[in-house]
Amino acid sequence: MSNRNIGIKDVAVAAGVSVTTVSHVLNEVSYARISPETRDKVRTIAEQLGYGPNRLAQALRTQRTGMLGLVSEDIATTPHAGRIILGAEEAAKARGYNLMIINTSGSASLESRQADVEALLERRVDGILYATMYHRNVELPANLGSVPSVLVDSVATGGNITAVIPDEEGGARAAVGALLEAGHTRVGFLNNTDDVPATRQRLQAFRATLTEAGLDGDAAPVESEVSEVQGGYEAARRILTREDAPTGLFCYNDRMAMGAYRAAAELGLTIPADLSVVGFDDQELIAANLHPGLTTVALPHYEMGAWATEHLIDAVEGKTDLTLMALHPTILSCPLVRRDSITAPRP
Amino acid sequence: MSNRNIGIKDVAVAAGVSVTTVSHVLNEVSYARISPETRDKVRTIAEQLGYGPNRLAQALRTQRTGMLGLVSEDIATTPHAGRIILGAEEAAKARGYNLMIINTSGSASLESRQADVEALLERRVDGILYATMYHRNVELPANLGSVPSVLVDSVATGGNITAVIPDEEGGARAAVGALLEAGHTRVGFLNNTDDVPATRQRLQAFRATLTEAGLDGDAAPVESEVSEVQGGYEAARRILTREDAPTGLFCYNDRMAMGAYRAAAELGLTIPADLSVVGFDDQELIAANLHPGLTTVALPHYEMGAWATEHLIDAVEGKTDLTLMALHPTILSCPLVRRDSITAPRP
DNA sequence: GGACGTGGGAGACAGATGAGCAACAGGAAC
DNA sequence: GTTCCTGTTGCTCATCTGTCTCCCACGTCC
Repeated sequence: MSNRNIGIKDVAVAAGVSVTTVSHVLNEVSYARISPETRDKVRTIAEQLGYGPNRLAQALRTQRTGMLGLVSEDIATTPHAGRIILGAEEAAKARGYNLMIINTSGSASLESRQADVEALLERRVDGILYATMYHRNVELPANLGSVPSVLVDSVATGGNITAVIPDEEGGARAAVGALLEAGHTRVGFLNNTDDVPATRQRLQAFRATLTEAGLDGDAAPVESEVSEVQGGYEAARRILTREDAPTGLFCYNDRMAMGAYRAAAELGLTIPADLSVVGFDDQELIAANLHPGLTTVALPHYEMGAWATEHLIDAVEGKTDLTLMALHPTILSCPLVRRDSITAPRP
Repeated sequence: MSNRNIGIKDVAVAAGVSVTTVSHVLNEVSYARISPETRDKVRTIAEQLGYGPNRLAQALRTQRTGMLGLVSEDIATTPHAGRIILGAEEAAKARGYNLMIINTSGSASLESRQADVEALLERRVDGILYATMYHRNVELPANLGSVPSVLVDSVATGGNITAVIPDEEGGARAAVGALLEAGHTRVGFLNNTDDVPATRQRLQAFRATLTEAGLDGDAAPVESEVSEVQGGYEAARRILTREDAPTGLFCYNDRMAMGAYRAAAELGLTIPADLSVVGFDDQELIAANLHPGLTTVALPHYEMGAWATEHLIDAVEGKTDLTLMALHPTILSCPLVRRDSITAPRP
């Protein structure tokens, strides 16, 4: 266990050498010429004394803190936040960095969010990850530009900042594709009413995928409600009581799918025998626990956190030029997670 | 927007005073005697230049970083982690501190967890929060003792470290009490099979509450299974098909309650008309979204995070002596969250 | 010649880093 | 065989990072 009161100086005295030498040895400075014997002695004594470096002093001198700031809009309001943080934390740890986390409200004023970034800058973080908790356009604090930064799960209104986002279209195509593949020809969509990119992109992908499969995508039934269980229930009741009720249902998210499960049960429809359902988000608490298990599309939160951190560190270390990547957001794929809610339609 | 290259020195030069004076003014040092005019000038120039303090240098000099370390076992494996982090983060921010988060695996070796704490110590955090993601006994890294620290959601095997834990017994009593209050006399319990404090305490509280209400607590039906949806389903099927099937069901957690919902549905039992159910955990994704909404007991994760942070900071600032509080863990209450899964039993 | 009002100088915090210095070896010149 | 020169090895000195803080200095007024 290292002792917080031991400095490089104490090691130097105990080893009978200068602090410079100790520093050289401990940092394995390439140009330092020090005999193997001295090196050994220094290292041994450092260990004996329980020396541990003072990262503050190091950082002050080297202008590198090895800390990354993560400003997260609404930690914990959604379980997704945790996955982003985890991805970032593990990627950071793997490269010797640590994470300083600040929570901010997505609805907070620009000034307040700017103050949060400012706090990070005062601590001289090497770079900043700015994570929003659902994919949308955000207005960023201007001072974000003072250090390398990457946007996670959203794109900036202004544009030019490196960002990672999920492949909404690909995910939606995979979801609808799974239904088509099982043989469904009457496929419906329960969409969200919020005006976010996902709403539009999933709808478009829904129609396009059907059309490309030779069905009439434009005529396919779509019902929109708030993207919660209740909304899903209501939208599902409407869509399932139409004359041309679908046998395959793509839901905007798992919560709406959960509502659809209830609507189906009330209408005497068994899943998947009478109705196949596919969700989006892979909220495990729901998707894995519904009965039958919900086939859904996973959002790559962990991967986005890790990707962003990886590239941020590359930029900090001068291995990458973020401005080049800022031209287009990086898109990470959303894999289909197969469970038991899809089967072939009744003949 | 503040400029990272401007130091106190630059402000001093621009204002035509010494760095000492600038430092005095900006920190509002009480014993400093500086004319109002000079103060104004310094402040104005600091603002113009976009001066922002270098917290690293300050920390080096003052031996205070204003950073707290939060080592969290398994961020994001459970949504609870987020609430603890949020509680800690908001409490910290309110008092001018920031959080440095390190994720560690609960199953990781003691050495690896010690290394995580070590990383925090090297950065000279003022204190450490050690959060586990479910209430149990943990073996702590020894170096935790080097700075003030507080344990969140568990107690140490060794004992003497300040800790906050949820009031398992009170929560269980509230849950069972809600059933009794509604008039139920045949009450059952779906328990967990893990050997954790919660398992024993909730069971004991269950029996005691019944007995105190004049019922035969020792004879009340209890079925144990793994604390997941499937386990809840199986345990519920067993308990509901007994001769003395209960009309009120207390479930170890919301996931098991979710399983109980399905079992009830299959057995033709309507909730709450035929069967009243109460859960534990208040996992909103489940509890609020089941139909009918699940009455359950909330775990005070946010509150524990906030409490721990608050008291940790008090200790750091010398306002509290943590060793005094270490004698007994602090217990935070688990409030009952009423939804729609409880009603009076059929006459 | 104190008291008061204003302000500055010089470490110290813990470590990083380039320039420089002493000691010694080997080779060449005398 | 001694002296001079050049290289190498092994290590140290001085200075720097940005800020705080104790202590001192200077002038003026009574």
